[in-house]
This record gives sequence, structure tokens and C-alpha cells, in this order.
Amino acid sequence: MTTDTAVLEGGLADRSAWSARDRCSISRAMQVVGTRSAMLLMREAFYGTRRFDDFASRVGITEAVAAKRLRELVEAGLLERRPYQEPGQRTRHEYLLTDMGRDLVPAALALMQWGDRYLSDDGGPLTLRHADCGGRIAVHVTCDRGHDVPLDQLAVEVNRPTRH
Amino acid sequence: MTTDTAVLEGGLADRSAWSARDRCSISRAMQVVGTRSAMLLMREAFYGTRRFDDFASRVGITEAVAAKRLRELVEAGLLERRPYQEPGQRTRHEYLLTDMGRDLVPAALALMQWGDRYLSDDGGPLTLRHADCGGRIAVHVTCDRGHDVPLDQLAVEVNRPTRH
DNA sequence: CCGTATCCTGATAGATACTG
DNA sequence: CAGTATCTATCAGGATACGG
Repeated sequence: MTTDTAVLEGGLADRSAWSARDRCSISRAMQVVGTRSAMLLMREAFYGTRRFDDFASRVGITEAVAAKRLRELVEAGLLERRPYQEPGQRTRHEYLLTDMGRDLVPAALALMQWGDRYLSDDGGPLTLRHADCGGRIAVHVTCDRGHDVPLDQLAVEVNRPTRH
Repeated sequence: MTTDTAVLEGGLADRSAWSARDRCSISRAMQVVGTRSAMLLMREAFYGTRRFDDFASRVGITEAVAAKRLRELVEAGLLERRPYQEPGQRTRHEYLLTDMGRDLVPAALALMQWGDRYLSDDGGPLTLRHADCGGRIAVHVTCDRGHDVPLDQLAVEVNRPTRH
């Protein structure tokens, strides 16, 4: 294990162990939700969209693209395709968030927060609040001892993969 | 203004105001860093990489792609291309994080955290710590009254654009 | 070192038309 | 409503070669 302190300041010394592209979790995450359509479909799922047509129209993509992405997201485990039946109707399918999909919310919110700040003239079209208390939502980087961690106090530890 | 409570539970009723794709901050953010190479170049910048060749080799992309993405990231305002000169050397350029680029860190960390959890067999190649106290880093969704907000307690408020 | 130029492949995604 | 099929344009990105 190697520990570097204040990465954003001094840089990361030992990179050999993880510069391998295929182990980087950001890289892997981007392979799954690294297209505009995939992330926006997840956004829709967060907002409660369940049906194919709604996904396509609300995201603003063609049915062909929606079908392909949804299939990939189901296969990757972010969504679950489940049959359901309304009384007197034929069987349909709905797309539901899995735990894996739900846990992507912080990443989506972090992107939204960043976009609201830097890519929008009026702070963005949505304000998120804590349903219980009405406080405004923000995404924070914290440590498990409860400190809010400024970006210049991030340290990186390299975990070498266990060999056999 | 319209407020919906517990979006992840009940769904979002009033979508007409923001379903316009071009105002969604997630969509805009994905236009800027929605490719694997762009996000990984930003990751490198977070880790202190400054030079063209290092960007290309550490991210594992060709120089052509690196050149194009870096140019776009500079143009979008996430990086700054600055000339510098070592004594006795000719002028070179380095790519430095701007505030806008630095503020993308939480989004990158959120993706990393998600990837560590769901796309890695061993928790991921890196552990991030708070340099001051050594505590493990995590990305949290909180409200400005200090509550940690569970994902099922997110409420959405739609801000209509001001007309004239 | 720091890129540019060219060529090529595959993925992303729009448009349109069609099926159960 | 929930897709599939086809056709097309644009973009992401690898390979290779070249220039300051």
C-alpha cells in the first residue's frame, strides 16, 4: 500500500498499480452509463418513469435507441424488466430500478449540481429538497469520521490486487 | 413552482416544464464529460497529471483522441492550457484544472464509489482518505440543514424559467 | 516531447415505416 | 402501447505516419 497526501496538490506518485485502465472504477462506470442516453434513461427511472414509451419520449430519443439502451441497462443490472398486468389488459412490461440503479443517484445528482452551477444561466430547472425538512439537497464529499472534506485534502491509497 | 415529494416513490407529476432536454443539467453535463475519454482525462487532471503525453499514456488513448478531448475540455472551461518554461528548455504547455474542473471531483468520486461497489470484485483499486484524519472518503447526499438524505426522501421542485 | 494529419472501424443516434 | 427493422449521418476512438 502506498499513501499519497493531498493528491490535487502534489500529484500521485505510485500510478503503476492502477493505471491499468480496466481496473479503474470510473472507467468501468463510464462503460455502463457513459452515454448521454443511458444516463438520461436512469434519470427518468429516478423520477419514476416505468414504461417504454415514456422513457423514449421524455428522454427525447428514438424508440430504437431506447430499446437498445434499456436492454443494456437491464443486462448490466441497473434496471429490472418486470411483467405486470392491469385488470382486463394484456401483459405489459415495466422497467424498475434495482438497488444498483438506485445507488447511481448520487452520481447523477453530482452531475446535476455541477451542471446547474456551470452550464446553466439560472441555476438549473430543478431544485431538490429533503422531503422531511425542506432543506436544499447537495452532494458532499465527506469522510467516515464526519468531516466535510475539501477537495485539496483528498489522499489516495493504492490497493494492489491480491496475487495467488 | 410545483413540489412533489418522495420522487423515487411516487414519481414526478409535473414534467412539462423541464422535460425539455436542453435545460436538464445532467444532459448538459453529459455533453461535456459524457465520453469515457473526457471523464478519464479529468480523473488524470485530478491526480495531478499536467502534460500531454502523460494524459494520453495514463488514460490509454491515442494522442489524436487526447488532443481533441483536451482541446474540448479547455474550450469548455474545465482545463486551462498554460505555457511554461523550464530553464534552458523551450516553451511547453501544461493543462491545469480550473475551478470548474475541480468542482467535477464529487461527480467523479460518486461514479468511482458506485463502480467500486458494483463493477469491481475487490472494492476497487483505490481507497480515498481524508488527508487530515485518515478517514475513508464517501460521497453523500445531504440537505443544507445537515441531514443525510436517504434516496427515498428526495423531493423535486420545478423552477420555471422567468419569461419576459 | 507535444502534438497534427489521415484513414478506418464501430458505436451513437435520428428518421421513417411497420408489427402485435 | 411496446417495440422491431432499415437506412443514414455523425461521433468516439484505434493505428500509423509525420513535423516542430
